[in-house]
Amino acid sequence: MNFNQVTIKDIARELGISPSTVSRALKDHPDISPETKRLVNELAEKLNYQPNVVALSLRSSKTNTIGVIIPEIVHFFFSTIISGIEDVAYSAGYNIIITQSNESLAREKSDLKALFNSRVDGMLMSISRETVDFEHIENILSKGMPIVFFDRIYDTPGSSKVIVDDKVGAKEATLHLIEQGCKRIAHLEGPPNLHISKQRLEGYREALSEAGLPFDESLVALCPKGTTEEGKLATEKLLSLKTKPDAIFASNDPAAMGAMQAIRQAGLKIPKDIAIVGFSNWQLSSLMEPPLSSVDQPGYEMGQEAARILIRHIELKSKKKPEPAPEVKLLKTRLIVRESSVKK
Amino acid sequence: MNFNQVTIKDIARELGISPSTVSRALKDHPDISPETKRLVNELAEKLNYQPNVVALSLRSSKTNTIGVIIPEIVHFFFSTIISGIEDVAYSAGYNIIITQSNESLAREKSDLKALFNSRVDGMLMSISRETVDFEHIENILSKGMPIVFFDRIYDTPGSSKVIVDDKVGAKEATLHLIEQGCKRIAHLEGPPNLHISKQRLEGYREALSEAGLPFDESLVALCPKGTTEEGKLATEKLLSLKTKPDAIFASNDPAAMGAMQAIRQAGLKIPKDIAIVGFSNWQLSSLMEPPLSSVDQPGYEMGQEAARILIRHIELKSKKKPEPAPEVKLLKTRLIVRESSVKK
DNA sequence: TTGAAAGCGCTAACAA
DNA sequence: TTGTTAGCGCTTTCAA
Repeated sequence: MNFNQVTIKDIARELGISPSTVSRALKDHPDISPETKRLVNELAEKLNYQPNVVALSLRSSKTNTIGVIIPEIVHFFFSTIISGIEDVAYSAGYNIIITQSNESLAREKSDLKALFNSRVDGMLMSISRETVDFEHIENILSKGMPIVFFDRIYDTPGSSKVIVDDKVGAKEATLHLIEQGCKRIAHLEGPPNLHISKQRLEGYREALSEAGLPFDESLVALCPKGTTEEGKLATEKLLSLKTKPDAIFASNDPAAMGAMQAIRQAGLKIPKDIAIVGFSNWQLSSLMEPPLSSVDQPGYEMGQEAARILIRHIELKSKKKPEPAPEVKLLKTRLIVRESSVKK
Repeated sequence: MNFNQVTIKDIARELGISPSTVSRALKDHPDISPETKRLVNELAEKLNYQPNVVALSLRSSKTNTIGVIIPEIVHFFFSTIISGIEDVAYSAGYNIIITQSNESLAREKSDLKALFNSRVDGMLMSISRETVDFEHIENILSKGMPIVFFDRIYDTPGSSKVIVDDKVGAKEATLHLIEQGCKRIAHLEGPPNLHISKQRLEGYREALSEAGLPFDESLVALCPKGTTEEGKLATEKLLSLKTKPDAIFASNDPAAMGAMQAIRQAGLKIPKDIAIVGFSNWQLSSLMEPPLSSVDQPGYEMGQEAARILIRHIELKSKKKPEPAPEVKLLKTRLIVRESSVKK
């Protein structure tokens, strides 16, 4: 769009000097006389000169733009990540272009291509649920595009990634319940095709084993879709066991919410009869009744960290430094203890 | 960043023709012979030629990019809006650059400037809470930048805007309660400095008056910050009135959540003793216990509509058509009826 | 200390 | 039907 912005030429013409001199004066080149610098800078100020970044990009082959591919924007965790990315990028002078794949592989492919064609300097990417082959990503990587993966990563040795340590988070949550005196801790397991579900189950097992408690198969209930309804049903089953559980560690907040409903309807009290801890959505868990103890995922940090790593790669690359080694960052979760798991 | 992409020159050299011929052949110019076109297109395909959009932007003074300024990304309503914007922009071949002001005027100003300098073709903007003077916006508008405001608008006659009809939404919610047989409907009023709070109160009054019910000052309780705690406290007061309300219309979901807590703690049943309707966050309200009836804000539609209007403006402008008349779009809310307000 | 010229990749008016 | 040239705005090498 043509907004009739002032150019270097305009300044040069007005001052009766050449564009190259203006260019040099503006960037404080040592060759230029102080007097000329003063004149140029004053006029630039007066005319409100702003360099044309498009021209700069063309010349330098650098757009100062980062492309982001995310499965879904409308999701607390992902929007938190975007916020983290935005903050770091902003401070470093980068724009971010956002695309959402809507969990579709086709859309992810076209986003990837569009961002590549927009000549972004690097990309941050979390893959869609449909993504099972990675040719489209390999293709872009092979052209030298720096990509940092986060959360839903493409697990290839050559690239950097930022993930959350779900196993340790789950372990801490379970240990917290054990510290409260719980002996029969049930686990509502999340969608089994997701890596994170396995990690959370694993953390739960490790905690039990570390505390010398038995692992009881009948206390693990699958919630394949992670919905409230499933959580409720699964909990109803658990409550009908001969020896009821005295605590529940839920793999996700909706399931935890369902569990709460079932517990309430059975006439039991939280946390007196059954303590409960959820996983992942700070916003929701604070609003539950009673407020839900929860393993908080560090979305903001994840966005920040991914952006930092990417920008580091970009800047090294543009300085033609040796290829930086891929970095893998494992972020800690934070256990937020609220009423639902504190036995008095 | 230099990804050694194939250029028109490369194709020209390989084929022993001139770059301009290649350029023309690629865009199916009538002057070029079918044979040349075939050769060019085949080679372009083979070499995977992709036009350099930065060069195109420089030449055409058009970046095919829309800038978005939003107060906060991590907010269900706003992220829904972004999603709507993204979908429309994507279909029309535009990228979106997102910035968040974090409710800070200083940040809003610098975002505005950065986007302008990035030569975006137009902007979509929702102003920050701190924004009370509009010089920075006027400044950009005066340069001819198309801006469409949404939700938190800058109410100037010359520009297009998309807003939600909060008054009608509130009225419908209140009428719904009246239809359920409620006679003493309380209102939890939101932050009084926000335009929307006034609109919602107004809709509530209109509904009462239309139904021939009296407006009772003592049934309106202010929740100045819109928190759960305030909602709880306000409701406790309402429940201590000599004649209790039989329904509550809450100006926002956290307040509604607080009201539910207070009602439950007083040993009353929802909706048997008191029915309740909230405003605005679909995601939260579906998870409440019982699921909360709610006036849903059309965030996705808002994003779509704003993007559509902006793109229309941009395309008219680039065709040097006469300045399009500003459009004002008033979006309808949707009343989602759930258990909390249905009296059997 | 400054200027002329070339070039980043592309398109379009003009020439042939 | 195709090629030459100029130019979008900027930087930088080379020359003065």
